[in-house]
Amino acid sequence: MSQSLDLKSAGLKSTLPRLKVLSLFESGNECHLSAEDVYKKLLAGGEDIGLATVYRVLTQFEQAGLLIRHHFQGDKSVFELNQGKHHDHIVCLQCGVVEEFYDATIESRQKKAAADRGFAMHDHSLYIYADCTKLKCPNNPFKKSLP
Amino acid sequence: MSQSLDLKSAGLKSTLPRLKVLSLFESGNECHLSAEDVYKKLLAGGEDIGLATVYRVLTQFEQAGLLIRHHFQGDKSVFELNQGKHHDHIVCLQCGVVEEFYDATIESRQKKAAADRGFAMHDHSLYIYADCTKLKCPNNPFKKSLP
DNA sequence: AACAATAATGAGAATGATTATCATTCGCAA
DNA sequence: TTGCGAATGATAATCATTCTCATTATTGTT
Ligand SMILES: [Mn+2]
Ligand SMILES: [Mn+2]
Ligand SMILES: [Zn+2]
Ligand SMILES: [Zn+2]
Repeated sequence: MSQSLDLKSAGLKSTLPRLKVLSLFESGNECHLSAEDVYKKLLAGGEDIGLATVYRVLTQFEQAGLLIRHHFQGDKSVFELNQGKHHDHIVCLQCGVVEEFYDATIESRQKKAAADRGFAMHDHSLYIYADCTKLKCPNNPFKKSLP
Repeated sequence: MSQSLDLKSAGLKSTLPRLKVLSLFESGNECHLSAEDVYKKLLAGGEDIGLATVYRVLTQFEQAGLLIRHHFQGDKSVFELNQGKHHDHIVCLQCGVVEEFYDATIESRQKKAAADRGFAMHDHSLYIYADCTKLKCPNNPFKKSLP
């Protein structure tokens, strides 16, 4: 019952819907999911849950620091498990595959850019939109759900 | 009639609504405007235009390369005149003031991050969310329209 | 284990941004 | 000027997300 503890230490009651959503993110290697993705995946897995609850839980998990919200190009938010290691994202415009990367130089220069101009950086978002040149397209499980 | 030519060379007919929107971006130093901002500013200036037309024209201008669309944190798109010089943005979370910056090292490391992983970068977005530490808040004209 | 206080859920309505419809109007070339 | 295809704008529709509120579940306490 480790997830139950995860929720409690986040100040959230351990409820069935919350456990289902958390399990989905923890079990899967499909890391970047929209609310609709989560809802459909749970239904497809035989779990019952309401869409409004999915939206609520995702927002609560984000506020609790369990999930990170992203705004990739397009209208809907996507979420990933917060594993404590900050990274940025490369998104293939053809197939939607997402690859993560971290560049210490970029990170430090961002902070400096803000500081030099009298801003205290709270957060930042860096998304690289690219073409994976077909290296990864064929076997990307998200291919179908692209705009 | 230089704007008329701007439109023609972009493959767009020179119409009154398009000229009004283009003028607003070219004349103003308030660079980052949402569709609603554009609509209200034109109405406030005595110009008549439909909201649907504003949305259409903004998208057309974006596709023609006249404007650049941004997705700052929040739901609505904001647009700025494309003046040919790429830059990234720092957005104050308190007052909404936007400051532009350019860091050649960040730019080149982004391209390298993509290339190293087999991606051809098409585009990227980098937004720094910060606190302007009250240096700029008081006189930011956008202060009122924050979430 | 059953209870009560309280928070969580979920079906559906409401919202806000954006897009689609379609009858009317306009720009432009002949 | 005339005509035709493109553009406009009032309105309806759409899409993601949030809100409402009656019902249900969780948890600490008998
Ligand atoms: Mn980063
Ligand atoms: Mn940049
Ligand atoms: Zn791809
Ligand atoms: Zn400020």
